[in-house]
Amino acid sequence: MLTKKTKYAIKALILLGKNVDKAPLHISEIAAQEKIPEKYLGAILGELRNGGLIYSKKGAGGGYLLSKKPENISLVQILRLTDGPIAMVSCASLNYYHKCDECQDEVTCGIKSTFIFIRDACLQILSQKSIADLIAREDELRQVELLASGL
Amino acid sequence: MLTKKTKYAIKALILLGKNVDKAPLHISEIAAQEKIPEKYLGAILGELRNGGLIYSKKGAGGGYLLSKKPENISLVQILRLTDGPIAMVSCASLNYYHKCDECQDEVTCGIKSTFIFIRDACLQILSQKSIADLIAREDELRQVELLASGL
DNA sequence: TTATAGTTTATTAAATCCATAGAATTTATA
DNA sequence: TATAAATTCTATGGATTTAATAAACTATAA
Repeated sequence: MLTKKTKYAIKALILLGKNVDKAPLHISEIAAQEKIPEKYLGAILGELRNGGLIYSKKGAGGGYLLSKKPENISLVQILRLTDGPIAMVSCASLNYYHKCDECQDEVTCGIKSTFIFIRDACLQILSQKSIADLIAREDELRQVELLASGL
Repeated sequence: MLTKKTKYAIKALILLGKNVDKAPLHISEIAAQEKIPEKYLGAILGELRNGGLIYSKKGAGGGYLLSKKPENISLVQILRLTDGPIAMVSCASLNYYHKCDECQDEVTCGIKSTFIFIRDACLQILSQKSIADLIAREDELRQVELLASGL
């Protein structure tokens, strides 16, 4: 399961994605709109900034902006920053690898090998979906709802 | 990431899968072989038994046996028992569904919709892989190692 | 009927997650 | 250049979950 932190991160990024080419969004606007505790959101946005996904501008009129196009921010990138590894076991992780304590022989471990396969499949799915896709999907669903109510 | 509990469960099931058609495996044998704390393993095997994956026999000469064929025990079944939901957000879960606290409109939520898609993809992968596959993979890797060392 | 082996319940220890507070720093602009 | 607006950093505390242990209890094969 995703942590709340990651959910908050995704929601904030979606809001920022809808705000492209406008003035920076202030942290309090994001917090209010998405009902995220403001201070906590500050910490999360800090991590996203360190990870290069967003850009922050200090001072009066400052706030946050995406530092890439919404279509170039994939779920993998977000999850890796705020949620950690994609793999289900550490020995199968690309970015957070470490050997399992109890492991007797990594080379012949069927579990490791199988979970590397699973990891690759997950990576494929998660790298396909971007912030732009999430925004587009929301728009689609709203259209559907409108059409349905208009019958 | 999988919990240790789930890793232990998978390892125990693999051992039991190699033991089909033999006398029941005693808990202490499983614990020793896989380096799992015996008491903790007892609790885990209890859950697997309640979930219908294994069968336990009391009394002298008792122990644990698989209650299905290794090829009919998939990773999904195991994960659901010891790790909980497969979905990454609760609102996208089939077996552990509950609405997100902060959700304002589930019907038009792009996150929910996208994570249902991701859940289905994960389910597909996890239901393909069985205990029998894990055992077979281990055998394969051992063969490869043997061949390599024989050069 | 007794030793064997699993089951249940409670408790503790450690780790992780969620959130807040307050001081420090940076920057626009008056 | 002073100052108010805004982000950033550090540290801390509570809540929840995970991991593990202990002890008492129950069922059963020999």
